[in-house]
Amino acid sequence: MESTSLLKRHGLRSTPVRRLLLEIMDATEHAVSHADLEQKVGGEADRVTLYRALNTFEEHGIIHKVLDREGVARFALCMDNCSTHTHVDEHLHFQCTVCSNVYCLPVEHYPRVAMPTGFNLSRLSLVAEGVCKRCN
Amino acid sequence: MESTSLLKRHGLRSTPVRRLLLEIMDATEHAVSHADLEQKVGGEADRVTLYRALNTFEEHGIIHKVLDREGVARFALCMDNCSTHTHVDEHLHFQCTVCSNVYCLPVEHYPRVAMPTGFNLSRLSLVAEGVCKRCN
DNA sequence: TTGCAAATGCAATAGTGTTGCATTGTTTAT
DNA sequence: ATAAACAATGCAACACTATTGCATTTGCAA
Ligand SMILES: [Mn+2]
Ligand SMILES: [Mn+2]
Ligand SMILES: [Zn+2]
Ligand SMILES: [Zn+2]
Repeated sequence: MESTSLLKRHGLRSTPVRRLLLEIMDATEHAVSHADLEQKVGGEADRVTLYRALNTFEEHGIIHKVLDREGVARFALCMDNCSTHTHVDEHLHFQCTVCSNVYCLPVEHYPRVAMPTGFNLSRLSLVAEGVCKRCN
Repeated sequence: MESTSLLKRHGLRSTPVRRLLLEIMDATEHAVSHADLEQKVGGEADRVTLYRALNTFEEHGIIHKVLDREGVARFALCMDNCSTHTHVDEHLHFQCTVCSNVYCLPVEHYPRVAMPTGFNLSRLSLVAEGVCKRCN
């Protein structure tokens, strides 16, 4: 199984719930919330287990978390080869104002901004709003 | 009173709680959360009243809301002349990784990004992380 | 196959934010 | 100054996201 090798590669045990979560996220082109996943897995797993699996995945660089306009977490598989100590997700997060879906979009020239004196920048995130390709 | 005229200008009634909130936010150089305000007003107002006042202020363009890394709302006075139908806050939101404070920072050249085909962008937000001037 | 550490399920809890409704307060007109 | 109209407030209840503790089950390596 593809999911199993991904888990092993990050030093994680391969369990039914984890494999199911990874397969769902792999089959979805936008970021998914905990509520989304809970609905998709049906009664296959407890909601707390989902929270814990998602947190573990994030800590190991398998997925990354983005908060939507309501402050709710949405998760998507990492594109780059992220790990526990290397999390590089330099792309734009776009939330559609119609369907509320959040998309991870590549950006050709990732912008740089100058900071005022005294402020030391370590990460810049781009969050966008608009209408997605499916709602257009 | 300064707060009173600000409220009147936006067609809002001048009440003790509202004036107090505006004075607190005017005296704070970073964005404040509902919990911050609740602590600062002491027993002067109910927590629900604070939520409602903040929502009203935002709807009338007096303040704007930004979600921090934890998804909690923080509020700051609008710099530009915002109103109910005009909300222009083109600046960067910077959260310090040490003190967790969120600052509204002006940006000389606000960046533009090209969107993939099918995606129609309406607003781009800049969210940054790092160490603030006080924690440096 | 067995043992141990890790993962899971279930219950309880914390925190943020909203809604309904009765009461109080602000404003406008008289 | 007074009263009527309407908006704001306080209080209780609720919805939702997320976390923690603990007993039980499971994955995996020896
Ligand atoms: Mn992403
Ligand atoms: Mn701001
Ligand atoms: Zn859409
Ligand atoms: Zn700081």
